[in-house]
Amino acid sequence: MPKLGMEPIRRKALVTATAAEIGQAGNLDVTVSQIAKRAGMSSALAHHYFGSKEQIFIATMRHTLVVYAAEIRDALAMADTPIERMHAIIQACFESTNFRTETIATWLNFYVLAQTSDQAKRLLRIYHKRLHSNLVFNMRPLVGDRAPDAASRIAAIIDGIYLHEALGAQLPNSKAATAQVFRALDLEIESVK
Amino acid sequence: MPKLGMEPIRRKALVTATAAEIGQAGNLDVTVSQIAKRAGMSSALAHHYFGSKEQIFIATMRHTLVVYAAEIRDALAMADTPIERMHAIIQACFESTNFRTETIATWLNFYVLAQTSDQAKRLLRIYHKRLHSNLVFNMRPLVGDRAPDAASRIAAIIDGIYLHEALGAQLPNSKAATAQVFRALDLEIESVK
Amino acid sequence: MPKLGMEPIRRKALVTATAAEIGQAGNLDVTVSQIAKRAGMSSALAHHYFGSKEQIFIATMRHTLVVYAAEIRDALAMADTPIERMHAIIQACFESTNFRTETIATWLNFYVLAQTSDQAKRLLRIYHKRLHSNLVFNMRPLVGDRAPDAASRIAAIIDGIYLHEALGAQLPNSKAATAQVFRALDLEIESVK
Amino acid sequence: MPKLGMEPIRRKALVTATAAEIGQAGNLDVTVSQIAKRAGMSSALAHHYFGSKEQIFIATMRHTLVVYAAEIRDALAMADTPIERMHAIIQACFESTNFRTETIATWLNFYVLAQTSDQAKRLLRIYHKRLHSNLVFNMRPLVGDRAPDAASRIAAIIDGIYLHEALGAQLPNSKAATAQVFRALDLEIESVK
DNA sequence: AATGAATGAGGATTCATTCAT
DNA sequence: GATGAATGAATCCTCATTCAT
Repeated sequence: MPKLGMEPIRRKALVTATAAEIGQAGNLDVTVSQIAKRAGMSSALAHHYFGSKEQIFIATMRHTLVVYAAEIRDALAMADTPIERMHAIIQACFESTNFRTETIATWLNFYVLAQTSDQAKRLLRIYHKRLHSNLVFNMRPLVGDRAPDAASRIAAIIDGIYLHEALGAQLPNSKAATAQVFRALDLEIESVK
Repeated sequence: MPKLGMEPIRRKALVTATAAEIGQAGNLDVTVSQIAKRAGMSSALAHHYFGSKEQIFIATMRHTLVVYAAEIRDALAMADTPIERMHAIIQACFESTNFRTETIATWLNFYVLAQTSDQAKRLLRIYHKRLHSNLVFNMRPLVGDRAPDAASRIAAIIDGIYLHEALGAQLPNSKAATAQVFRALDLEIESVK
Repeated sequence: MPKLGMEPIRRKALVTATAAEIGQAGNLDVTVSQIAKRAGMSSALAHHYFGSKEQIFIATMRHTLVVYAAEIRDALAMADTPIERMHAIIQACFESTNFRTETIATWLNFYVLAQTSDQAKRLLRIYHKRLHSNLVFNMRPLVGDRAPDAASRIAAIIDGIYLHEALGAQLPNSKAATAQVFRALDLEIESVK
Repeated sequence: MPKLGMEPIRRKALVTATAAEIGQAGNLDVTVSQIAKRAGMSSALAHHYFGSKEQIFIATMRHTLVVYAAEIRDALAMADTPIERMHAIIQACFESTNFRTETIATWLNFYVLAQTSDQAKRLLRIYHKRLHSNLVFNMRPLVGDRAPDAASRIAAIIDGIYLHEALGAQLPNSKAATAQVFRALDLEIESVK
């Protein structure tokens, strides 16, 4: 029962399925067949739409990053002051949607993918740069010229906590994670007073 | 001409070769043959000594972690005060030996391995716990009861910087990395004054 | 905007595209999609018109053979004596249209197709028979009863030169090829004097 | 039951099996699995020894050509005069070993392979050159300076007859084929008297 | 008339692993 | 101790072909 205009639907289904499979497997050793099956289609169709497994991965990454960026944007829209905006960004990072074992595994594997795929590397760098810009912009009113360095430290803490959760000693704890970064932010601000 | 007592030599050669291959490849998709070849033996022999590919990986991880721990121990031995010891740990983390693109890639992939291998996960957790203990122990004189939380933040920054280097925007910069963590440490200490 | 009476146009486009693709590829490993694309339509339509890939090939062969036959017929029409007609046939075989690397590759692959397809084999045999008849008919006045054997030799030389050109040591040289067969023909004629 | 020194045995088995499969199929659409099965091993082993399907084909070609060259050499060794040597070469070409439907199909497909594989093309050209040299060398005493051209014609007839047999109108007839080329040779010789 | 959608089947290639020597 | 031999299983990808629209 083929229908017209299926392409975007199929692509989205594949991208979602890929994220889920990677999250579940914990690595990139997921087969196109597994992905296609979860997305409800044949692996041939998956290849038809993406050309190769790597492109499926890249598209999945791009989608994840776009969703991520949107969440941060939304969070920022509801904040008025620099400090509120900083809090908004940090909270968005540990939003329950993202901060789940599966999502963390997916992110981790994007970094692995970036080791071999230039496209993946570029995507991840863009994301990093954008986050950093955001942090710098909002920290400048708070810490002045120290903003760039301070922003890097905040970004590093966020990533470090993510990485730590990848080990899953206990279930990801959004509240605790957020609190830690808030505290680091406080330290940065206090120090310039 | 097989010799007696080759086992430890072979094992070490394989472990070293594995780290090198993973570092070079950027992921765990390295074949036993590649590893064995680099280690100067047949893949059959590699299996003979380790039983399976996963065990080769695990042994490589263990070795890397042991070396790492030794470096920190050595660094600590030459430091006398808490602050010096903190600095020593941090510097050890970004020692030029470890802080190279290839080593970083290897570490990254240990995290991936930990997603599927319980042994790997256990090893990585032990390392984390030990680092954390070390940090807490040495920070207590500096920040009192805030030591546990502060130690987590410092550990997170260290990992976050590592992860960031995995993207390799520019060559890993030990000095800059060290400076960033030192600064974070300063902030923690200042805040209790 | 589908139109009426498109069938012959589409079929011809496909047949032409097929010959071109085979010529370019040098073998029969051309996909229906490639052919259809070159012919400016979807592969589904190609199947609609021909039913199967093999039939597309067969039709291409038939077309090539028909064109070939027409060229010989035209050449013969302008010749008056047996010897002129022989020359006309031979020249037609090495006409620049046919005697190009791509065309030669196409012919070569027709022989391959004939190994598995009875229809292809039949077509090729008909072509052979017709050429042989033509040669015999025109050689009889020249060599008498030796015409059948002599015709076979001439036909063999023609095919052999074609085959040799398939190796493409140098660009096909119509003039040289023609001269060689003319010479063989001379020998046949001389020998009965 | 693996044994040592199997490589040459396996390689030869594969080469033989490949020729047989191509001969039987009539084209190059034979799978590595088919070949390996006929050669009594797994397809993985075939890849282990040859690296790729193309290399299996190339090796098969090389082997066929070597055998061919040996047959001609042997035939020449027993001939004393130029005319005897020419006859020996021609007869060797249509020796019952070579002049079978399957072998002819194999040859035909070597030409197809040469359209895409430079290695194959090189092999075939060497064979052609060598045959031509042989013919020229032995024809010079018979036809003088006309030897090069005459040799080309003889070579073309041989190839042409081969190609004609590929159509298999009737079973390959060594005697008739030989007779035809002998006759062509006679004509060349007569013409210089 | 025409095509996008869809897939089953197949094929080259890779690889961890085992085993006889 | 050491390795060449060997393979089963898996995976990516391709493609002819069909079908609903």
